[in-house]
Formats: sequence, C-alpha cells, structure tokens
Amino acid sequence: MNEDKSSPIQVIDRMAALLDALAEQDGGTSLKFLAADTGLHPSTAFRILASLIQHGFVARDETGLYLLGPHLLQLAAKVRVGLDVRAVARPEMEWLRDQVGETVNLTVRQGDEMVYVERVTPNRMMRVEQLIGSRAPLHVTAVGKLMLGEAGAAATRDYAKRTRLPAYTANTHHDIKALLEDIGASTARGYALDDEEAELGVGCIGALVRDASGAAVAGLSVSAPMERRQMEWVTLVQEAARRISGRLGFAE
Amino acid sequence: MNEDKSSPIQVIDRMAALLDALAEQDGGTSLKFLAADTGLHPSTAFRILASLIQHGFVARDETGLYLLGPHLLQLAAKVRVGLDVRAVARPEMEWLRDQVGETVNLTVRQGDEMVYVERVTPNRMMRVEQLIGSRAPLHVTAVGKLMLGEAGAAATRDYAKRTRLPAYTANTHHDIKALLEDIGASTARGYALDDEEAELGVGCIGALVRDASGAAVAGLSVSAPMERRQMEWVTLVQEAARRISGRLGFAE
DNA sequence: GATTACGTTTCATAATGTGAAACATGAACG
DNA sequence: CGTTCATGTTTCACATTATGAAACGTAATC
Repeated sequence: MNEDKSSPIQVIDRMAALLDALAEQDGGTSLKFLAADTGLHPSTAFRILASLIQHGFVARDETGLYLLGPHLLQLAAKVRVGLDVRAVARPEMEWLRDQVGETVNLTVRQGDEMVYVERVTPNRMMRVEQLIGSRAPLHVTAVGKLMLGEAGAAATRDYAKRTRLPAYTANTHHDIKALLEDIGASTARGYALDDEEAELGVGCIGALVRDASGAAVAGLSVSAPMERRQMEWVTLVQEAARRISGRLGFAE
Repeated sequence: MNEDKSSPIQVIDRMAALLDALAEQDGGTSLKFLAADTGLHPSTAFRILASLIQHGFVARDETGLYLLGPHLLQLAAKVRVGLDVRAVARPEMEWLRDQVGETVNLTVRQGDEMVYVERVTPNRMMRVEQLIGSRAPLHVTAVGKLMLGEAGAAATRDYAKRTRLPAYTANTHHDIKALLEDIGASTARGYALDDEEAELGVGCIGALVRDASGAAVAGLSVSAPMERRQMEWVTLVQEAARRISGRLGFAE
C-alpha cells in the first residue's frame, strides 16, 4: 500500500483506503476489488470492513456488495457548522438587551465548559461583562446546568467525578445531589438560574437554544448584578431563546 | 470501553467511539475530554486522532481542540445516491431510441464490470437486448473502455493484470497495448465503439454521463446489429449524454 | 520562579491484527 | 447431477503493531 503517507496507526490507514475505494465507485463493490484496489489481503480487508459495517461506516447490499454506510451521513451532518449561530442570535440578543437593560451572553458547550461566543452589553457604566472566548465550567453557569440536564444524570455524575465540582463561590454546587436537584428543576421549568454560583454579586437567567434537530446548540443568558436581577425577565429570556431556535429551524 | 459491542478490530471500535464523541460536541473538544469520554489512555487517543487528522476525518482548530474533519463531508457526499440517474436518463434515452430506432442502454460501473441498469428498446422484432442487472467486463464494452480511460493507464494495466482480459469474441482486445490505444483514441474523441468485441454481430456506440462534480457516473450506449449501426449516430449519443449530464448538474 | 495541567513523545512489551491455509457457499460448466 | 471454480468467511500461529507507563515539552497560573 502507499507507505509514503502512512500515519501513526496502520489500521486507520487501511480503513481510510477502503473507504476511499468505496467512495470512488458508483454502486456496490466486491471484496475482491476492494482488496486489490487497496493492496490488502482479502481476509484483512474482510475484517476491517466487518468492523466498519458494525459501526455503520459501511453497508452491504442484498447481493453482498460493499457500500459506504449511513453513519457517514450522520457524522457529516455534525461537521456542518451550518449557519453561524452567533449571527442568527445577535438581533434577538439585542432585543433582549433592550428589554432588560443588562448584558446578554451566548455560549456554546465545549467539553466540560461553556464558552462565551457572543455578547451584547447595555449602555450603562456598571454592568456584568464576560470576555468573548472565556470559559466557565458547566456546573457554575445557568445554561451549563441546562446542558448537563440534556446529557442526563449518568453523564452528569461522570462530569462531577471528572471535575470534582470545584467551588467558585460559597454558592457553587459542590454536592452532586444538590446539583442534580437544581438541574432537574431547571430542566423541568425550561430555564436555569445562576445565584452567585460563578461569581459573587452576579446573577444570571439562562435558557437553551435548539437547532432543527432539537439539539441544544447554545445557551442564552442575561447576567446582572444580583440586586438588579428580576425574575420577570425569565419569560423574555425564554422568548428570545425560542425566537433564535425558530430561526435555526427548531419547531416545537 | 463498551466491550459488549466490540467488532473484529479494536482500533476501529476505538476510532468510532472517538468520532462519535466528537459528533456529540458543539465546537472543539479537548484530548482530555475525548480520552475520558471513550475510556482510552490519552496517548492512545492522541495517536488514533493523529491518524484520523492525517486522513481528514478529524481536524484541530487554532487552539488545538479536536473537531470532525472535512473528509467526512466528502465521503458523505458519495453515500448520497442523490437523484436516481435512471429516472433522469430515461427521457433522453427514449429520445435517442426514437432518433436511431435501436436499443439504448444505461450502465454503471461496479468494480471491473459495467452493469446494465436501464434499457429502452425500439418497436422492431430484431433488436439487441441486454437484461437489466446483467454485466459485462469493462474492456469489452464501449463505455467500459471510456471508464478505464477515466481511471488512467496505470489503473487500466492493473485491471488487465487482474482480469487477464478474457476474450469474448475474436475482436475483443486481448493485448494491453491495443486496449490502451483504443482507450486513448476513444477518450480523445469523446465516444467509444464496440466493434463486435462483446458479442459477434453486435456493435455499440457509447458516451459517458457526468454529474455535477464532473465525475463519470454512468455510460450511455446504442446497441445494434453491426449491419445496421451508423456512425451518424455518434453525435446523437453524445447529445443525449450531454443532456443527461446537464440534468445531473454537470456544466461544461 | 515554581507549580500545575495538558499535550506529545519514547520505548519495552503485551496484545492485536495479520495472512496463509482451510473451509463454506453458490454459480458455471460439461 | 457432479465437478470445478471463484469469492467470501473462518481459523490459528505468530509477527508486528498498538498500547500505556513514564518522561518530556509547553504554556498558563499562582
């Protein structure tokens, strides 16, 4: 096989060659052809293909010929960044900012953290402000708790074990039971609160943004000094999140 | 890791788990998270990801976070059968049949053979007729020779070595040099002939059908008893192939 | 400057993937 | 209908690869 472009794992090279060989064909392809095209022994090609079939990367038609499989479509759908969530969100964020007079943030989940990707701020001197690109652990942010709710209790326990739920303030959930309870209640009511859990003096109200598939793709939140935060804003945050989701194709 | 659904090749299982973990995230994902999520040792995950990066299945953003890569989109595009070439081709095949009064075939390449996937026949008692689903080796068909031309001389030599160019009639190319010469000439002029190479008494004129990417996705040919075949039909076959290609998005 | 965390590389070795050979199955042929 | 052939599938001894512990590199944090 083409050794001059081998990578650290030979099996991955072989797999890639097989998938590329399949991609070059219209319709099904025989084992014999794939082995010949990739220079692999037929029994080797057979086993690699069997594994790929099991994971959906390859399929066999009714005559036993090999084809590229459906899981590639599923993964490719995830590759698509699609339309920029920020651009879609920004008008609604500005509307929400004008309604409440406080900072509005858009975040996306990256691993164990929410990352601030967009922000609109009010024209007032004392305001909460996060730097674009900065991050916060899931469990200390309103929308991060909602993301954990999306992932489920088991994944949340894994998260807690992995991160050990570091405390940012005295109000941060350090106990998995309390965290799960907060998450459950927040998920049920469709919004979450950050009661000085990330930073003393700062409170947030957050809701999830969903795409056409229903997946939670971003978090929308209002951040304000605690003494200025108003629960009346909840419906406004939810309305803005609903509008953004609608623009992304989400249909309730 | 999840041993109860392991497949014949452990590395493929591990790779699939990593790709699925990436698919579950919005935005980039850290090595640490991926290793934890899949239960792999970080150095193992690192090497598998390095191989996937080299093949385009994974990419890294400017901060080093891992993302699903562009090659998945490329492969997914191939998964898509897209619109049925047969349905698109049929009206033009009927037009061509009406022009020339002989059988018109549509074939697709499957490995070392052309497979007959659509056929329209004239209303005459003596006519050439291939069964849908039947196959013929590339080198004995007009459009098969054009497909070999698309693949190049090296691939054609590999094909010749693999199949040993079995003779179907005395007119079949049994010599690689003669075959390459015929292929070169055919490719240059944009159509190919089958001069009783597949079956005595039968002659064909064929041209390639291309899709939006320019790839040859099918072959279109007129088959007739040799004494009825007319070289005037060449431009009609090319015109029909051009029209079908246009419907598939091909722009010359 | 010291410490920490994450990513990357090294290297001995255990475990996996390999491929030759055997077997299974179906199609083709006489 | 029996034989032959081709392709696909399975087995198994073992060579080679992939692994993971440990070390190293780098950048961020305190």
